[in-house]
Amino acid sequence: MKTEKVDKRQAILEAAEKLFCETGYEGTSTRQIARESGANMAMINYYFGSKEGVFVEIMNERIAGFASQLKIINEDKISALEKLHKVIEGYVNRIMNNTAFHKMMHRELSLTQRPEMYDKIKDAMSQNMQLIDRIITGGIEDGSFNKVDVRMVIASIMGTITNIVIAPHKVMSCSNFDLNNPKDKKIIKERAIAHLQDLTTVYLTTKR
Amino acid sequence: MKTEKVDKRQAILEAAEKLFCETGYEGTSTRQIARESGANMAMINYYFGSKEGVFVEIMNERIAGFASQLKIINEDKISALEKLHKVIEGYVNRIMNNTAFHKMMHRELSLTQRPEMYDKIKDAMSQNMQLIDRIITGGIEDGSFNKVDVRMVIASIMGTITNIVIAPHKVMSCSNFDLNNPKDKKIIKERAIAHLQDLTTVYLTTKR
DNA sequence: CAAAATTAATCAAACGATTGATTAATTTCC
DNA sequence: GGAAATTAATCAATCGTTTGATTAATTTTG
Repeated sequence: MKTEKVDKRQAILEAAEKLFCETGYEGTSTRQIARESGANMAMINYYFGSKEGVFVEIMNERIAGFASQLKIINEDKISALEKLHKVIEGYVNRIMNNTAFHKMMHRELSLTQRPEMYDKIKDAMSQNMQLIDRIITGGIEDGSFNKVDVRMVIASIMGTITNIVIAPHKVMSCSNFDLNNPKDKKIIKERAIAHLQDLTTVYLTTKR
Repeated sequence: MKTEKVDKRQAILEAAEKLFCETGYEGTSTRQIARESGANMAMINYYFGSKEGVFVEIMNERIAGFASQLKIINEDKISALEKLHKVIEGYVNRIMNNTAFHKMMHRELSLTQRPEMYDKIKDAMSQNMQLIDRIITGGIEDGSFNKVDVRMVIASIMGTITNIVIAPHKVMSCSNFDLNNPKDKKIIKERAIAHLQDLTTVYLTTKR
């Protein structure tokens, strides 16, 4: 009895994240969230004040554990290329281990509602961008990288990952891959990391 | 009064596309569409049967003029690299001249509602992917391209463009760029084309 | 310790507002 | 005059939220 302690609050958050990801914020009703989580409808407002309160809670929670992780990498006494490869590996892993949130995040970025949430996501993303920017710019300054359009290279790195997560999986391969299948996800992750590391190595360090 | 002949049907389509882009399909009400287009609410159902009918009409209309354009390129008697560069130029131009639709399209791809629309978009996209796939594979087979992960290269090309369109513009540059400003859009377009052509050239043709 | 008081968690039911859709009447146009 | 276009009014359904009541757990008190 004491072991079977179900945290309704957490259940609501988990159900809501799943539903928001699948059918969008406006496309998800509070009744769906209640049904899916096994909680009463009133509990949503009891714990989070409103439907939007649930959404904000989810996003803040996720964003919090977003920018923190990669910071240390830039401190290491390793080459710019090795730093970049580490960042790519970390970035691919984190995003592909949280595909649902990442979809929500990008959908929110393409809307003009909830500007405060838009700004919050933008700020979180720009932290990651600045980290990559500093690494590449550093590499250019110490002569180990070619002179390139840094912001466009960043767009390629981030865009590649997002494309893999969002674009139709079936198109990704000849047969039917599925990002929800752990085995398939592992394969895609490794391919993505290998590709991006190879691409950046060739593009940034080839003498020409 | 009589000279002011406004096509209500077209007005509804245009207002709906703008609103769907800004606030999403579920986030847009038929009353908003009616108000914005200057038409009576009943006209939406009169012309399109339903709210979803408007959405389907918009998407079909746009998708129709999507895959048709690039086909001819592959026929040209030019090198694989030149073909690829032409495709990149055409692709960047078409997407960045229709950013609103492109946002809608990608948002729809990240949802699980309306599977028939999902499939339609997926099919349209996969046509473009197959075109690029054939060009790159052809280049590998005739020895002018390195052996690479073709699908990942395609993800990088398409992902880069999408990232530029959707990700926060302000982050794209030091100062405040705006894709709705024609002058800024032209600059970004040229930078994107130059970057992608340079990136693919180096990555695909550098001997190593 | 045990009775009383307080708090937190949960529920079914209902709220007013808004949704997409439809009706029936009217206007416009050829 | 009649078909097409347009309107205001209305529909049932669903939306997010609130309510008042109930249960279970905790704290206070004598």
